[in-house]
Amino acid sequence: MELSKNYIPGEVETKWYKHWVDNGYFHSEPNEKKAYTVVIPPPNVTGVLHMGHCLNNTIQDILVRRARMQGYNPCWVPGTDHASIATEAKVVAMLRERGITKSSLSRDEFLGYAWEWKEKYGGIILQQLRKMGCSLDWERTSFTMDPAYYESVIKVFIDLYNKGKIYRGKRMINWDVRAKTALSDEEVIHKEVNGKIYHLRYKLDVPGEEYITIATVRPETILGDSAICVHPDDTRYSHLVGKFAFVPLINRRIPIIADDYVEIEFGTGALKVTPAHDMNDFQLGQKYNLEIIDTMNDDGTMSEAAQLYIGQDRIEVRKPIIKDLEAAGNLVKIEDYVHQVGFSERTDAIVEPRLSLQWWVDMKQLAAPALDVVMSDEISFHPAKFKNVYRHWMENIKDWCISRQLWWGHRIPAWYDEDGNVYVEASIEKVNEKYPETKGKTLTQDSDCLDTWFSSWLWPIEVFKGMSNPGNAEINYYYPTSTLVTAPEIIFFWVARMIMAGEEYMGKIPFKDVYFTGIVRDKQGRKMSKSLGNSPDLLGLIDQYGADAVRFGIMIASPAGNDLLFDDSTIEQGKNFNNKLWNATKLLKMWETRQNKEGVIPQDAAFAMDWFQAKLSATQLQVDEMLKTFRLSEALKTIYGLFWDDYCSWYLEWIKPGFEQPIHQGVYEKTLEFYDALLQLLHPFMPFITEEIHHTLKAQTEDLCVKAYTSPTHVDESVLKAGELLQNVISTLRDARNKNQIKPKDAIELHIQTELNAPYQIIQNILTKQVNAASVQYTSAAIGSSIVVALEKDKFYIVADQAIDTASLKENLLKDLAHQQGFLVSVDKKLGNEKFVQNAKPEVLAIEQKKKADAIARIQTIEESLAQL
RNA sequence: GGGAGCAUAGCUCAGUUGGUUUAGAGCACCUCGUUUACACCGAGGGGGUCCGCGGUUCGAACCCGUGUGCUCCCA
Repeated sequence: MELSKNYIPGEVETKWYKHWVDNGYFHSEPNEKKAYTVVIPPPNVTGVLHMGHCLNNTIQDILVRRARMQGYNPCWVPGTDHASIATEAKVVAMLRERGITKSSLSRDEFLGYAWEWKEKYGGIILQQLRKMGCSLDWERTSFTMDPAYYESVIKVFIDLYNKGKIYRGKRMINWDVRAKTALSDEEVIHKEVNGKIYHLRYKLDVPGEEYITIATVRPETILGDSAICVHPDDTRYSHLVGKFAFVPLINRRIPIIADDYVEIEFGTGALKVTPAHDMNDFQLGQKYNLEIIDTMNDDGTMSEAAQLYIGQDRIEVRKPIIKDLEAAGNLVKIEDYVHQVGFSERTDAIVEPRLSLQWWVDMKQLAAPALDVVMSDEISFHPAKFKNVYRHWMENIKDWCISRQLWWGHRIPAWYDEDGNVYVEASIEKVNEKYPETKGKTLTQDSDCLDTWFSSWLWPIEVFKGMSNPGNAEINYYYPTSTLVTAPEIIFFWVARMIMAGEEYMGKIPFKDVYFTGIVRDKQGRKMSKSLGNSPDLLGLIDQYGADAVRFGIMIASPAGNDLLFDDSTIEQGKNFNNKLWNATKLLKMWETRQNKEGVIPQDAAFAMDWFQAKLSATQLQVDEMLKTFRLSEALKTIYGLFWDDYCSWYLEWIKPGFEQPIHQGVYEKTLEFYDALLQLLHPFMPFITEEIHHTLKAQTEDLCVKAYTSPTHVDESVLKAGELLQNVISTLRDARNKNQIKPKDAIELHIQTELNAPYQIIQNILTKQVNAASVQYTSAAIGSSIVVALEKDKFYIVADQAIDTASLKENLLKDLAHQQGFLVSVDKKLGNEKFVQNAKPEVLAIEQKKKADAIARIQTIEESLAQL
């Protein structure tokens, strides 16, 4: 069979993915083997694959595929998250396009549309993961609103409520005016914004005094002011404390109070207090029993209570109110001011602090055990620096607002009677059963849904039905899971809470290792985002370069724990690597029909084989160590180098038969074996091409995907050393050939002057071939009219037809000499230092002495060579 | 404002308890080369005040202090 000139990934990838799935390689059932469990961070059901997913899932696939080849029973569970806000927003947008408003629909009608949308468009991302080669167990695909999952979430709510860990309370919350729902603190993104600070003067109700001036960035909130606050030590204002001022435009009389919360230096030192619209002002309001005047509707427009601008958006009111304040003589000045503003993670609306009755989880009790397991390394974070971040958050944890004013999600199982009493149970029947006094009363269910993360925190448990069917065979076998791979952005949203749920409901950690990926950025270091339009089209890249090349590109650029600056060029490199692999395959296929079964393996080939075996084994051990410590990028680089440099550039050239010459069968077979071992190492990173080549090299009984790793043999250090010497001599001589412009085709005569011939004799045949020597001889004296180069203590004389460029030879030797002399000086300085000789460890001293001796010998060699010129 | 982290070649990064030949890799760059696996290639090469300053030490890219610049998290 003729192999194509270059590797073409498209069909190959489709073919093998289907083959793997058809053979059930990705499906797991509990068995006698050790489990290796990974649960996917469930992407939003609305999601489409982006670079972050690509990185994240490639890493998971590498770990899972490796575990499979190591003989574990790996189980990688796919699924999606219902993503309440994001999905509800999409459904609302879809309805709007059809001319339907959400408010015109009943809850059930709306949910009907939402489910319809989910079935039709949801989970595209799972199809896209197949294109990437992810070895997910598709039979286990889960969704956070599957019936059993839904019940489990409700069960957990009721349980925590009964334990007193969930309560209902009126507090300041973050309000998303676009989605019209509460948000948790974690869902608010703080961004720096260029704004203005307005100095406004309030008329005083004090004889003889005219005004007090305050500074604010939010002039539209003055309509809700209920006090002015100054610092008790601020002498500018101390005489005003206890007096009153009038809110501009509406002339409400408000008290002037003193509290050390106010910073004297900031602004004018006088602060307007608006308890309904600022977290800190709310605290002050509580402390001094101030009136709470909510001047905003749930959609962010001004309410009746504001008296003015009713129905207009609070941000848009800023312009007219400043105009009116100016006209009324209250505006003193406007300055530029940079400050932090909170935005909704989901809708990007400016978040408003708002007093509201919501459901909360008491986090203090849940946090304690979850902090311990991370600090004690029962759960290991990679990189470990995230332990600090985690601890800081857990030690300063606040209660979790879990109610959302949405319909898409798990509906809060709380029922209210006409008197406002609350009953928490799964259904109206259960309420009646448990609280007989409610029979016959009208009960209304809470209309709110739970925060999405209130279901995601059960993910590692409920994908194995550990909540809905506790103690079943699967949860016992697969839980705790092995490694969680996720973005550091959701360490609090998700990772911390899964640990809490694991401790609370399983009494066990949910996973042993957490690998935090970097954030994917563009070439300029900017985060990938829709608005910047800097996210590459992933599926387009896969079509263009193949999934293997994309996986290679993203992994090679992705050091553990660091952000990844994405650039097409690494994918290009991945494509080139594919071709290199492919061309090596073509070379071996050419040899297949030229095997010689007679005689013994030639000595030089035997050396090359021993050398590569040692190199391979050493690298296998290295890669193993790297993967154990999650240094995936380094492991890939190591494998890349082993294949490209050691196998292709050195080994294959060393065993390559001469023009139209046969290759010994033993050498050929060993060479295939080596290649297959390389493919195994590479398979977790680049699954498709490795499987394809595995089958192209020869007829196989087993697929690479499920083939057990070959173990490394004993590493023969002396063979490695001999190989290194060979490489150094070849490079040195090639360099000399290059610099003296000896054409590759022109053969040279090589004379070696060395104390010990033996090491050269082992490698002589290969050396002859690699530097195109007509002959290799050993000499104890200088060879006249030759090019001389030095390597360590040995000298090499090259006799060629070429005229010798003495000047450049001399220049090179002098350069080398200067370097060696400089080196000798530094070593001498050390050895001449009495304190060094006294304090240094004996082995360090010995090394320095050897360095010195070697340097002297090298200098002598170079000087002799110079003298001979 | 509080906390965490980073700064090594043009770029992206290694550099393990301070001593392993006066710092390594990949990519990019330069020179040479189309010899039947591969120009998506081969051979070779150049390139660094290890952010600045101070300290500890016989010895510092590595430890300590300090300054500068950048990133992230929290308020």
